[in-house]
Order: sequence, then structure tokens, then C-alpha cells
Amino acid sequence: MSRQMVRPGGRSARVQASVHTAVRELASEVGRDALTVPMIAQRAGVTPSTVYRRWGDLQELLSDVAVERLRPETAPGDHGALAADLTAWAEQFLDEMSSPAGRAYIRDALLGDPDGGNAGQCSAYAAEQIDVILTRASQRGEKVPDVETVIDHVVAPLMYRILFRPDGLGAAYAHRLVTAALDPTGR
Amino acid sequence: MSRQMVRPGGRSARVQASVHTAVRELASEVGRDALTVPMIAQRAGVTPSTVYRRWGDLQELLSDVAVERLRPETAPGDHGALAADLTAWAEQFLDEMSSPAGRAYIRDALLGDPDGGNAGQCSAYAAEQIDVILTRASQRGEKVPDVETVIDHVVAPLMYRILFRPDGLGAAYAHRLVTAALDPTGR
DNA sequence: CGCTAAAAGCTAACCAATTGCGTTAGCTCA
DNA sequence: TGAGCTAACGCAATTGGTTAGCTTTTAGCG
Repeated sequence: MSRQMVRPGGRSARVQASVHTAVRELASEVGRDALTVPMIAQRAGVTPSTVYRRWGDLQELLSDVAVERLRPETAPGDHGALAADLTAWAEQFLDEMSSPAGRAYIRDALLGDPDGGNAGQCSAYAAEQIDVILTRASQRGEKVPDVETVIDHVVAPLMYRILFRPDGLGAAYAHRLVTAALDPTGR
Repeated sequence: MSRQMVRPGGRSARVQASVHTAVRELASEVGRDALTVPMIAQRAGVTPSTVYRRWGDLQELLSDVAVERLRPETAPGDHGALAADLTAWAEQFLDEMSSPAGRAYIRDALLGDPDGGNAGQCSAYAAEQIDVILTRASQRGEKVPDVETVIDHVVAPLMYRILFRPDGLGAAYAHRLVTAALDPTGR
């Protein structure tokens, strides 16, 4: 888990919030690679030593912020059928993650992450969203694969290509993956 | 592609080689996280400014070294049948990549890699190996899937779980992926 | 064999990163 | 509600990673 085991209210919470927003603001102003701890601290109205004590180093801070931004803000849409729901979700997922900013967030989340906790959180977000879609389809009476199958057949290929082969990715590929994963002869 | 567009022979090549070996030696001596550019430069018999000029920063240097170490050194073994060849390859792949050292190399390769060239190289290595296996099987007269299918169904799930969910990975999972990918009803 | 340009060495100044210590503020229990 | 306790923060000084400008070397070529 993250290092948000801080006192829940008061100054600690304020510091954390202002540091996080400072990171996001500065990242969009000067670019992610130009970020430094002193720069962030100044914008947040905090001293650099506070940042070092709370987060250890810049990478862990960026990893925390990245996970926060990768958290889905809305439940997956309901289009009346499993295939449509999954396709729409996969296309949106690909869209958000394959942008330069999205790739940078993924890499940051993977990076400052010795114990693998933050990366696991990202995967858990996707699994939650898929579970919502599958549960809804199941209640409609549709036959559904399990979450792990969808992760192996849809999420993993998308993520692999986002990270290792950013070229030639599009909605068509996402659609194809979903269709193959749901094809009964493919199960 | 990498930044190895240097003069092919002479001093440039010597400097690059000695810097790379310095990184590998020091990484095993003091640990990857303790590496610094001045430290590497001294071991390599070079001034720090040379490293900064050639590689930009430590991350890009580590990314180059990581890609070099992720290059397979031997052709995939021949076990007489496609399923056996692929299973053996997948198990070895998983074994090498899921170790702490392997994960560190992957993350380094992804990291100092703005244009995605180094990551693409890693993927190309895997594709080459798979192509060798498939071509061999095809010459035996076996019916074979194409490379992209194997990447989607085997390599991507393995890599996804290595990066995002390191727990509970084993040879059995790799074997299961290969079997599913080759199952005719699964295509 | 001399010319040219790319690449490496060198030095010094800058500023990010880090750490120790004193102070503040939030939580808890009487 | 207020006194005590401790986690968290600010301050300041030190270290050393990083960069820029200039000189020197060397590989490639006519």
C-alpha cells in the first residue's frame, strides 16, 4: 500500500494535498522530467525536507501521484450488453493509457515502487472495473468469463503494447481483443 | 533506437564498452540504487562530463545497459514439437524476467526511454525468439499461429503479471497460457 | 601526411539532495 | 477542557551530483 498512513486530518493532510497538487500543476507547466523536489516544495508552500521525510525521494512521490491519477473516476458505462460494455471500457482504457501522459503515469507508478504495491493497485483498479461489467452482465443472464480471463486476454495485451510497442494501436485492436475473449470457441 | 550511433571503432567504442562494464560491475558490487554517474565514470576511467554528454543522464545509461542484458544469448531449444518448444521458452522467459534482477532490468529499460526505442527492442527480442520456434514448427509440418497471436496470448499476460502482480507466478501458469494459445478451439 | 570535425578531458560554479536540530501542532486522556 | 506527548514540519548547513565553457585529443578523409 501507499505511504498515506498519516494522521488523517489537520496539517499532515493539508501538506499531502498541497504537495500532490503542486506535482500535478508543475508537471503540466514545466514538464515531468524537469520536476525537482525543491521546486515542488516551494510551490506547495513546504520545505524540501518535509517531502524527503514523507516520501523518501522524488520517484516515490511521483509514483503516489501517478496511482492517484490512474484511479478511475467513474463506473463503467452501461450499454446493455456485455460485448458493448467491455469494448467501450477497453477503448477508453487504451485511449487514456496510451497517450504520452498516460504512459508516463504508468511508468512512474511502476518505478518508485520497491514492494510492488502501487503497481498492484493499478491492476486492482482495472480488475474492479471489469468485475462491475461482468457482474452486471451476469445479472442480465449473459454467460460471462471470469475476471482473470479478461485480464489475460484484453488488459494484458493492451498494456503490453502500450509499454513496449506504442505504434499502431487503435480502437480496432481493442475491439478485436474483446471479441476474441468473448468468443465461445475461444474459451 | 539506442544512442549507439557512435563512431564504430576507436576511442568512442572503447569508452562505451568500459562505461557499460563499469555499470555492470558496480551494480553487482554496491547495488543498483547506489549507482552514481561520477562513480561509474571513475571506474570506467572517464570523466563524468563524458557520460552526461553521451547518455544525458543516469536513467538513459541504465536503460541502455538493461536492454543489452535482456538480449537473449542463445537460440530457443528444439524439443521436437511446437508445444514443448513454446512451453520451455515461456518458462525460461518467466524465470528470468520475474526475478528481482529481471524486474529491475525491465523497469530500467522502460524508464530512461522517452521515445520508446529501448522498450521496443526488448519486445523485438521476444518476437525473434518466437519466430524461430514457429518457423521451425512450420517446417516440421505443424500448424502454427502467427507471432502476434503468441505475443498477445503468452508474452503479454506473462509480462503484465510480472510487472503488475508479481505474486503467484509459476511454470504452471506459463504452461497454461501456451496450451490455451495453441488450442485450435482457442483461435 | 596534413586537415577537419567529433568526441573526450578539464575546471569551476551552481543548485539539488540530504541530514541534524529546534519548534509547532494534532491527538489523547484525565 | 486543558496538559502532556509525540509525530510532523521548518530552518540551516553540508555534501556532491550536474552543467557549461573551453582546451586537447583522435578518428576519418582527401
